[in-house]
Amino acid sequence: MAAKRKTEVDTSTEEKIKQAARKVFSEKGYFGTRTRDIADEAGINLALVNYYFRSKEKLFDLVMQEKVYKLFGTIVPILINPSISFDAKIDIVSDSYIDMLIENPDLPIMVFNEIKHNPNSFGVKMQLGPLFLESSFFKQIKERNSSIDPLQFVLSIIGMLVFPFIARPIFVNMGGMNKEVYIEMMRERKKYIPIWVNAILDAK
Amino acid sequence: MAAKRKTEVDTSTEEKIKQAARKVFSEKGYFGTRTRDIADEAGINLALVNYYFRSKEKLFDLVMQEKVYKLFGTIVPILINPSISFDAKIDIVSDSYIDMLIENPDLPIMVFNEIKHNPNSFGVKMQLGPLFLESSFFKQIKERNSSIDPLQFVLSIIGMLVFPFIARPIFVNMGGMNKEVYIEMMRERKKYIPIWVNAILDAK
DNA sequence: AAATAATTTAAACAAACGTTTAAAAAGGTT
DNA sequence: AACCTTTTTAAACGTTTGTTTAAATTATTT
Repeated sequence: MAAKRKTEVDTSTEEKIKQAARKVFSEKGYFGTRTRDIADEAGINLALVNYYFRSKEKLFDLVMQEKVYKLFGTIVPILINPSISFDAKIDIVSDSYIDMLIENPDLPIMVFNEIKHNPNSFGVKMQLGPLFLESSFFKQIKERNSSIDPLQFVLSIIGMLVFPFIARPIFVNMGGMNKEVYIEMMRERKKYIPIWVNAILDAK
Repeated sequence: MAAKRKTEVDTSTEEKIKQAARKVFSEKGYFGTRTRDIADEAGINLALVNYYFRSKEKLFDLVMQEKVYKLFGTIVPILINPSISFDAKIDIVSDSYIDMLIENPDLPIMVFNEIKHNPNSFGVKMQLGPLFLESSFFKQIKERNSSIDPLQFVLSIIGMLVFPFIARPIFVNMGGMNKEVYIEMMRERKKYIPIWVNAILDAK
């Protein structure tokens, strides 16, 4: 099969299935998704799912690996980079991470679900040690406030960033809040996070 | 041989099934749970699940209603109570909510999952409007800092409290952290939250 | 054009699923 | 005891599930 050019959209059957899988797995989870749902969403014959990806589980692992990378792979390299200042890290992460989550609101709940249910699966293989051990970010936190527990602090930053998207269904699905209103709220949030992070570090 | 127990534990079949359902649904979710899993966990015959609860879905709704009440019903009455001061609210919630979450670490991810997947189900019927509208808590936030958006602020508090339990599988299941170490970390966290909440409110 | 390979299709497969059945066992009442 | 109700059981029910099959179609190579 000849490779398509960059500018062209990949409309191959394989890609159609992958995109459908991304959507359906995100919405319904692994056990809530039927192979037939993916086939229908992709508009292709049922057998093609197994023809291209061998099994539902293999396809899920593939999608999950993408998702895990999206959730962690975008934030970890920034935080562990020693040549980026602490303040710059907070600014960059607040801005880009919230943007990414606005585009992928189902991402956190999907990934945390999978890690809980299947912590050693192929799709979840990712080394998070670098962030939580002797990383540059931890040192920078210590420099700013030596009395703080860096792990507690990191849990709070990530929580402030990610939790609103985990709680999103309470507002959007359950509470009837308009999606656009919620997105605007998340955009507003970008301004608050750096201020609050600094307030926490200067506390006590 | 048959010595009477001090505490009257309900060992009825109905209660055994309910307890098994609480455990298995929490661990595997609705679609990941088979009726046979619940029967095995309860140590009873498969047909008894339907005999006592009519259907898997009815049993799930029952369990979910308990869970939703546990997650929201313990925190909302405190926050909307006008006769409790702001500082006292933060102290009470930090302490009791983290204690409750230590006992029920799977609770948040289970409830958010269900609300996302089935926002209008019977088990999820709970009015959260009182908290987010004209509640005493919102007024108290405004009194402390008139320039802050109360909803953004509440999202941060709840996020700081709840998110560590949503991310728990990353540390405990995936990262290999000892459960007791994690619990101790959450106990430590009780001290941080009120300090950080006040720091956020005094910021800028 | 003929031959070969890759893709797509409709149909079927065995296993697993939630649920039901009908009979047996246990408990209670008279 | 006999009778009736409640609980428990093993087995089976009809669907749905992920997956496979074998033939049909399309694409590529010779």
